[in-house]
Amino acid sequence: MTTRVASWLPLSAGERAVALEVLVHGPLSRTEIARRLSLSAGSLTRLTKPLIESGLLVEVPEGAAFAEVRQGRPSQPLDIVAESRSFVGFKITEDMVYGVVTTLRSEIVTRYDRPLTTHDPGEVADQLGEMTAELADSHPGLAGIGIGVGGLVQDRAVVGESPFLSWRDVRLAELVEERTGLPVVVENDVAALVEAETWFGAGRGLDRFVVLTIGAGIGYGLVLGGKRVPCAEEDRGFGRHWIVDPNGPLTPDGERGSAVSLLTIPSIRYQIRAATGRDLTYEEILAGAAREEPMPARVIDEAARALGTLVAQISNFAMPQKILLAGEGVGLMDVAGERVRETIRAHRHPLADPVPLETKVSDFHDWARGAAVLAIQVLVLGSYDG
Amino acid sequence: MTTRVASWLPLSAGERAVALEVLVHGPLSRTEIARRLSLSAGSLTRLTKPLIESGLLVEVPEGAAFAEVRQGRPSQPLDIVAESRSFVGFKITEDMVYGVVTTLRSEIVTRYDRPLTTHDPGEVADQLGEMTAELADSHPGLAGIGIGVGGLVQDRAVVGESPFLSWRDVRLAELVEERTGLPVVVENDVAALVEAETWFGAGRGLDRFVVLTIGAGIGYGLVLGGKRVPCAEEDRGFGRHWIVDPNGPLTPDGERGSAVSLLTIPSIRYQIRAATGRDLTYEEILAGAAREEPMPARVIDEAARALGTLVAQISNFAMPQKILLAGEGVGLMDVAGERVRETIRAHRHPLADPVPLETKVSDFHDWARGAAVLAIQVLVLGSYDG
DNA sequence: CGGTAATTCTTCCGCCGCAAAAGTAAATGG
DNA sequence: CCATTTACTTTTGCGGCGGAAGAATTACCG
Repeated sequence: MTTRVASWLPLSAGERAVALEVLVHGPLSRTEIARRLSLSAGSLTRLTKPLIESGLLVEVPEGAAFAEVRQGRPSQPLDIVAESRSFVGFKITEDMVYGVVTTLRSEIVTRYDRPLTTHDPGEVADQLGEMTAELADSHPGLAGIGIGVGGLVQDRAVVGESPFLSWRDVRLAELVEERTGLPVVVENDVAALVEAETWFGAGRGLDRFVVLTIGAGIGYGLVLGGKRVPCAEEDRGFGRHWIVDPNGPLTPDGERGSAVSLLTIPSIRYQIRAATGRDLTYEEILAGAAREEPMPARVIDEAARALGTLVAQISNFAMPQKILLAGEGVGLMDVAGERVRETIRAHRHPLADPVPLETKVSDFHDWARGAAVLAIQVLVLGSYDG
Repeated sequence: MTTRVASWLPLSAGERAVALEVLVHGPLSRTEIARRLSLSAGSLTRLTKPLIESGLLVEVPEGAAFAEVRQGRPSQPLDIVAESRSFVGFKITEDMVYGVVTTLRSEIVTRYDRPLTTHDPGEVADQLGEMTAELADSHPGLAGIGIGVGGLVQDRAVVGESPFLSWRDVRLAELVEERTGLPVVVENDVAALVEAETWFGAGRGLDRFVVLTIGAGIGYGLVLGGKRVPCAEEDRGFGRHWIVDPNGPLTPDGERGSAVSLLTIPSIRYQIRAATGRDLTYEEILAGAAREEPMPARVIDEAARALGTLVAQISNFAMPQKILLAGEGVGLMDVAGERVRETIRAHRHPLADPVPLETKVSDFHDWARGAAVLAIQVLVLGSYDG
């Protein structure tokens, strides 16, 4: 089982830069890479040769999109052999383990979920080991495992504190490495999603980028210079103290009028339940708001205003080039997107350039995919923070 | 007069890095510089030799602070000859020009102010030229001029729009260069102050840093990776749309309850005047609040809450390592600092690490000094954004 | 259909700049 | 007086880069 795969570490710095550029930005010709990395054409021949020989890159037949009508020798796009390596990503929730296998490009190849019946660290690691073994049968080239957990994670290896698993200082990476023989990275789930979007998603190539997730809780990730800014309160409850409206609703979770009170799915359901006595799902509430039923419409409208205010504040103070709204709670945007945008405008300078806002409803496999990206990063960079 | 001074441009990249490190971080031994720049000891000998020969660096007699009792050959600190070049900084207000001469380290050597009796661009440039000529008499080694103006500045040369001077598209840098023969940089005054603090002040060596100024208006500067993030609404009125309290006071300037309404000196004076009919100075209002007179106390308390809220939001979303409060309106912190800090705590996660908050009352010469730093940057980096 | 221009990629050479190693210098301590 | 420690200098060798020249492949044009 100990098929420890060679990482990209033997590559020189220049080679890694080339490989990374191609990995993240798709098929590129040598000239294009030279331009992006500010290298000479000659250097590119030198750098790509060993990469092609080692099988990491291939010359792809000039795709139709590339074949613009222009004279001169046609360019020869290079691409990563995305299938040459596979990665496993797990997202652990209270009662389920969601697993995916991805390519080097983080495209999901396979999904595989299993209920979690125990919270004992050893038994959870056993289950992850079993799931990995089964996935390894059909995907021989497994190169690493990434695990996303809600809660505080230290050194990409130790779960410092996870309320819903009741864990403290569990050396999860070690436990799973012992059982699989593969390199394992553990990270907070929001951090993993942010990294994935930075490398392969909405934040690709951006210098300043923000991810805001809405779901059971609020998540926030700030990426500067292509790197995620770590922060102390990370997933011990973001947004509980982001007071958006001091007169806002009082909910079991979060301070009065906080982002958590106004926006998270449990809080919105709580507000409806408290007001009407009926226990509706989030989707039902959104549908009700769309039909302009009074209570759902009011709660959703308030949530939309809160979201708009938050986005505006983030834009004003962090000045990102793009904001990604993700999570299970962004269905809000479909129903009340106009109200959100209107609130943003009210809180922004009229001359300020509008911040591109992207919405992406994520399911649990997206979170698992985020975890897989961490494993990709470790392989590619040699270590997580490069 | 055309004593155009050689810039650092002939220096190699490595030499510039060394010079910059010494310039910004004070006397450093070769070993220390090697450590900071991740270079070998050998490289440092090579790089420093021409810098010392050209007179830019000197070996300083080992200061007392350096002479820790430790064995081995004593280190030989290197320092910039700060006096080898002088720089002029101007801050233009509606009715005054504030001027300073600084060293390479941006220490103010001389102050020289003159009333501004005209807003005609040519005559203003004449006056700046005259002031420069007079300063040049006593400071022979002038290497550049920086000018700070409230309003929109383009390409560090053209005042695109300045309401209080009634200027549009004035090529100020060109006008002053013609009259002085010195390289001239024009920038928005807040941007200049931010750069100065980033290089030589509170933000020295930090990766993420925020400057918030309170005065006649609100200013905001975000520094990431040592570089200021430019933004579109820059000084066409920051903070007018940062709604802190939707039920806040209505003032002539800024949206209801905006940072401008709650915090700027004119708005605070307006609130007191509107409520009591008395036209008090900002200092008198602060003194009144300190003596717990009802109206000043209420207005200042509200301002302190607003400031605390803003600082907390900035900390939450931009995650700076330090926030500098500057401008003429930060006297607020002396009177109501505790209320500000209390509000920050209320809007921050209890586990979040507290953001170092620094307060610096700036007078107009500090703004002029900021402008001089721009001239230093141009000389040192060859261009402004290096 | 052949010549020319344009464009990409390759080959080769020279050089810059770095690290490593070895040598020198200046202090402390026994 | 000599070993030890630390700082700096000199020398050497090499990796990696840019630049020039050339090969390959296409479009354009008469």
